[in-house]
Amino acid sequence: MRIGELSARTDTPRRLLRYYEEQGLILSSRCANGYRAYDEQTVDRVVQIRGLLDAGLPTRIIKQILPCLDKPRVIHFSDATPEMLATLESERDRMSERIAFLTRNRDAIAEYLEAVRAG
Amino acid sequence: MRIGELSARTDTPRRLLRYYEEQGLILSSRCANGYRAYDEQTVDRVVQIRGLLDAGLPTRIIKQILPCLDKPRVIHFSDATPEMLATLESERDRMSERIAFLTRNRDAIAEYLEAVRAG
DNA sequence: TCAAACCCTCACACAGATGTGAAGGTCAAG
DNA sequence: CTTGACCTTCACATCTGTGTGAGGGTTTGA
Repeated sequence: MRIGELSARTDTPRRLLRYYEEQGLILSSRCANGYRAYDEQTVDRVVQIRGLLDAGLPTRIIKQILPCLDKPRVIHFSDATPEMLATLESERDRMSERIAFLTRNRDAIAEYLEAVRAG
Repeated sequence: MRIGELSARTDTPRRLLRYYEEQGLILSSRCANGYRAYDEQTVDRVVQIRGLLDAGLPTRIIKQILPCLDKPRVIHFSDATPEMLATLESERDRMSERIAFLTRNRDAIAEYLEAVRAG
């Protein structure tokens, strides 16, 4: 698949697909003519990336946690350095905090909307 | 309370407190000498703002949803225009999506860590 | 009274994610 | 063979949240 199709299927500007590649978040092979070629699983990966960016994670962190989100699950023991594991743990905790915070606030908004609707 | 104390109690640079004010997220009165004066509840508000920013919401949206997150809960029927309610609803849904997405990914990270620890 | 620790405004700088466009190569269809 | 749709790289621009510092006024305490 070339960049145009990937762009269409992930609803992501080509510019950003090249940017994600530059940041080491996705890979592409090259056709003889220099065009980027992506495999099928890149679609999911880009969706994943966009979701994480939207949730406030920087590409730097996304790059670190992506390898352990692959499906089918492959445990990369080789690159699991202690620093890497520490990063993962702290990021997991940060995400938990974010989830709790977002949940509280979303519920407050929902309650507000209910009250307005009832009032 | 002046800006220094608010900064210390919320662990937020003064610069940002002025920025949040500029963006209409917090209010301050002024002392005779021109110094900003904040009331007690601004502390919670700033914490709220930082959490929402960290969760990926822009100040533009935060400004809209903050009024309905006040405690004690005050329903502002007056400013609840249909557009405003629509914004709130869509933002609530976006937050739900974010929560679901973050949860899935956090769980995947947690699983990975478990697997590594067991392996 | 003088220093230190506050506060003010203004303004330029930076990083990350993204927009936009120039200048040019490739390829398929008319 | 040419046109249009696709691709390439490069580079400059924009927006948001921050950092930083200049230049200057105020308050507090030794």
